Amino acid sequence: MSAFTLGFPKRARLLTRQDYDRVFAQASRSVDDCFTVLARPNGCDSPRLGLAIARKHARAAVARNRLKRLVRESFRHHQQDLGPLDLIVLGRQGVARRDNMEVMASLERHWNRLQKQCKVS
RNA sequence: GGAGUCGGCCGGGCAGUCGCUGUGUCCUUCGGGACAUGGAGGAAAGUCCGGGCUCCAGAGGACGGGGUGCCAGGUAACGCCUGGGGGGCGCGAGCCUACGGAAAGUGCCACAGAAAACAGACCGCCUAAGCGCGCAAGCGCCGGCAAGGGUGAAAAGGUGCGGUAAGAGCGCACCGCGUCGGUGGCAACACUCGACGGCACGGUAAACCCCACCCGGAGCAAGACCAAAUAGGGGAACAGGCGGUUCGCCGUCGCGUGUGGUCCGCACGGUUCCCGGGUAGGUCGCUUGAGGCACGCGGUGACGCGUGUCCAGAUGAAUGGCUGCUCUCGACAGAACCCGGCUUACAGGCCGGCUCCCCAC
Repeated sequence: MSAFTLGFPKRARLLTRQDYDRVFAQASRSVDDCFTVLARPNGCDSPRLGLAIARKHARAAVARNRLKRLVRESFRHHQQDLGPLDLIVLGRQGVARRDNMEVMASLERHWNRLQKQCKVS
């Protein structure tokens, strides 16, 4: 499978506790009203995504599912533009109230910002 | 047509496109890919009951603790459901019901009221009998009564007639009540049934309690298996020399570093392999089940039986995004071991049974 498809297989996700801890330990950071996104170069040839939408920020299971789906969907469409980064998307207070358009727009800003930050560093 | 009541059902649709995930077949450069096909709910929720399953404990039983509580049935089981009975509400269809025992014992019953438990006489009613005074009417004493008033959630049945000094189940009739019997019913219970009793045991058991029946504990992070790296545990080998030998082996000495003048002694130490415990990680448990739907048969029904047919299984956690069209513009809400219930949330809509009212024929 080439690096330029829009798939979202297992190797494009953070799978273990260790994967997450590594990013939390040292990461670039991008914050807005919807999300906090952490990023750290991963040494692979493609980006990987992890999710952390807390129950505290989206009370209903349905709402959490929706947010996670949107994040995955956005990541899937932008992964070819992102560098080899490990990303973790954390929800923030009030995300659950945003509609799909707002959430997608927010994510796009995050991707752009982190891509630039990590290229410079 | 309007109002109401009970039961059942649906919970946007279609198309395109980009994805995720289970299964099957094929291909593979072993990374994966192609095609086909399956992929959230009526509550998946709350975790309030009941079971299956798993591990632990356990001879049997008793105590303790908890639960249930009219009767019969259904069920794997239930605190659920069905049918029936009693009581209450509604014109009705229907709805509600924590509905065992108060003569086993204990406790409590505020306020009000004269009196609150085997009671009592405040107001009231009476003056027949007895006694005193008086010519007498009458007054007083001794007494009688519980009908009426008033209090209360509750005051020792109700109505009527008789009766009486006034009264009273004091007597009688009817109603009610209790006990025994009869009849019907599996039973709860019912009865225009019979006999007896003038009528007795006030309430409270979601107060203690008594009676009957039920209940071991923890939960899929249960539990079973495979199993790195690192640390630690156990074991073996890593070295030869000399001597003996029945040629299988046996005996003895023997490594380095530190301490020390030296010896003995003591402490520490290398490499390789094996073993078991165990962590990360992985596999199983994991979805075909007390299962859904349709039809037939039995049953008033819950339900049972038979035949056919259908079938989510993730694990940093799938079941979605975007676009177009369309309609009545879409509620509550997301499986995590699996079932049966209960409870709670829910935009809007559909179907059927029954009741009451109005109109028409």
